Amino acid sequence: MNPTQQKSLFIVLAIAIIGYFAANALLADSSLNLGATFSIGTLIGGFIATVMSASNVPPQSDNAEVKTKTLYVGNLPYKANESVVRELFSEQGRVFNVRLLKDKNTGKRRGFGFVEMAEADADKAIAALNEKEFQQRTLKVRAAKQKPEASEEAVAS
DNA sequence: GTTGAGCGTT
Repeated sequence: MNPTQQKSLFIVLAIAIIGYFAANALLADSSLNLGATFSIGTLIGGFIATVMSASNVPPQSDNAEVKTKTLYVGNLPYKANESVVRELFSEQGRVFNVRLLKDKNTGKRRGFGFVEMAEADADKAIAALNEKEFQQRTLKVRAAKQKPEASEEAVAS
């Protein structure tokens, strides 16, 4: 669950609570008990939240259109940080995420990491940055092994 | 403070 979804869930819950109080005030004179009032309020709040989220969709919340690909980056200099790697790969395309692996105990960098990019940009980045000299080190850029999702990529030969 | 082939964390 990403932060955008968490925010949406929070908004839904908040409006549901508001809907509860609204129904409680509107139905104060009725003969409905507390449980029925809460249920109606939740339904009203959920309906309002659904309508709002359907008409208030941020354009940056939907990246499902873009297929991302994770790249393995090895032979990095120990002095390299995430910002440098991000900017280096940003020259070849949009970078969605950069993770440089550090040792859990010592916190020192292990000299390799993973870069998540769009699929087309990822292939271009591999061709452009693999075996590329970077701070007197020869980078090794490949497609990451661990598959994010099993797809229909059949090995053609 | 060190090292140098490799595929991992919210």
